[in-house]
Amino acid sequence: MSGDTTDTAYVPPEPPWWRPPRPGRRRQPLSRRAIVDAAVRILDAEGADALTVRRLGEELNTGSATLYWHIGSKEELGELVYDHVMGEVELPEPDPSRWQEQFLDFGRQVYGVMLAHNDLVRFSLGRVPAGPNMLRIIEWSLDLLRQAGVPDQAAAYAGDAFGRFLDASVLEATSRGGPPPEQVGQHFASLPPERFPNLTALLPLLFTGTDEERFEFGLRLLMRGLEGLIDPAP
Amino acid sequence: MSGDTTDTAYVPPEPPWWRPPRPGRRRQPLSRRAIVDAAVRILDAEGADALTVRRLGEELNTGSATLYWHIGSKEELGELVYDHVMGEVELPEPDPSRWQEQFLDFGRQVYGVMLAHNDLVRFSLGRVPAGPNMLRIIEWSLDLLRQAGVPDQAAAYAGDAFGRFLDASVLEATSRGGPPPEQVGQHFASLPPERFPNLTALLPLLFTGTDEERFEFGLRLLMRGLEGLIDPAP
DNA sequence: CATGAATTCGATCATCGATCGAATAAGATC
DNA sequence: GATCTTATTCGATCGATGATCGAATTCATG
Repeated sequence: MSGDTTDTAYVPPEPPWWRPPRPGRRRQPLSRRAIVDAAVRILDAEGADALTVRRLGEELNTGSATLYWHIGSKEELGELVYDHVMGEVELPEPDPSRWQEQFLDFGRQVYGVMLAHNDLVRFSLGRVPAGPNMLRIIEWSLDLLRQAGVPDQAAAYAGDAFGRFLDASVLEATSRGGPPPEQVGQHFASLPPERFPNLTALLPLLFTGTDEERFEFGLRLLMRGLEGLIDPAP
Repeated sequence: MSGDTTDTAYVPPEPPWWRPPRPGRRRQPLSRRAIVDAAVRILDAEGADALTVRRLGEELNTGSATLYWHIGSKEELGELVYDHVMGEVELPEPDPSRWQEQFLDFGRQVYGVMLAHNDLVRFSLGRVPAGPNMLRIIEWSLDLLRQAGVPDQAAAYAGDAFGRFLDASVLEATSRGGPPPEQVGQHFASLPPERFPNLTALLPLLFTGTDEERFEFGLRLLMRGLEGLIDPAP
């Protein structure tokens, strides 16, 4: 236990009364912004499981206690990271004449942004989106739908419904746990056709589609339902 | 309760070389079924956060090592619990003439069952539903939709889409974290109307609805979209 | 009764989020 | 410039979690 030299070279000890060289504050003081940036870097490169407070401290050359001076909790960090990334979403000027196309593209864009940041979705599920960037997005969505003639109550609920489907879709596409896909397919293929006639008959259709195709299907399903709610006299 | 030493009474020590009374195997041997039952009890009474391996061992008068002999991991336990509870879902004989009503009721029933078991949904999100009870449900869903005239590919994707929306809805309704609702409402109410005209105008509509109403809205949205895919010549 | 497989159990590991109190730097006041 | 106040950093540590190891104990079989 004495040779505590971890990896490489031996460092001769200095007298303990020597002051260590400038152990004080970092050149560039830590900020919430720097923490969030580092968190996004870790999230993108190594995933949400690797985004621990210790790993974050390592990235910023500090310890966990320092980080907790800037952020209230890890959950709060998650909200900060999520809203920060949502700033990447670009919103066009609402054009009621092609609102379906704009809303669909909007959904696809959010889907893409979330997918581009690994397990980011795990900081979104089951939380109230109240950060500045999410407020901007909600406002845009309400604006577009109301201009399109969607009744107020429906417009208020629609964003929620689309958001839920979107979150769950991204989660499904990014979940790396569970058994390997081939094993799942093999299990489904081994089911007795007499007890599961439809399931076995549609096996290829159940497994061949990409995550994007499934997302697109549900998105269009919701959009078709939304079109049926248009008030002809806005 | 005659000679029974309660928790408060003093218990005189026995010589340490005396063998403790029957420290061996429990009367009724542990089984996966018993573990799952106990897990459901804890989940219902105390929530998913309280469902730890240690708490489960306590419930069954054993330790974590014993449990890990019966289950592979906590994730596997989650799948077992989830599929076990899904056994509560009752499926009627598919009747194509009223398939919309049956499918809606089915969705509402699953929603209710999951809500009735606290944070059960946290063992569902992002996982492949492959347990026996979920297979039964998938088979039923495919059967009903195909009989109703929904094209095969759409039937295969629709269950997925509904399931994603359903999971996210239950999660939203059961998530207890985050800031208190009144604080959220206050924050939204404090937004500047000139920058968020739609958001502030629809404030009451955004916050007054119950979780069930929001779920019902999305469910009908999806159903309306699904009706548009019916193939008139099944 | 003896032997091998099945099962239980205490002790322990590594990791996580979070907190405490001391130490240090920056900013204000005289 | 010296001194005091405030803001920020940091090492050490806490309690809890999922998981594993090896020894001990029971069951099933001959």
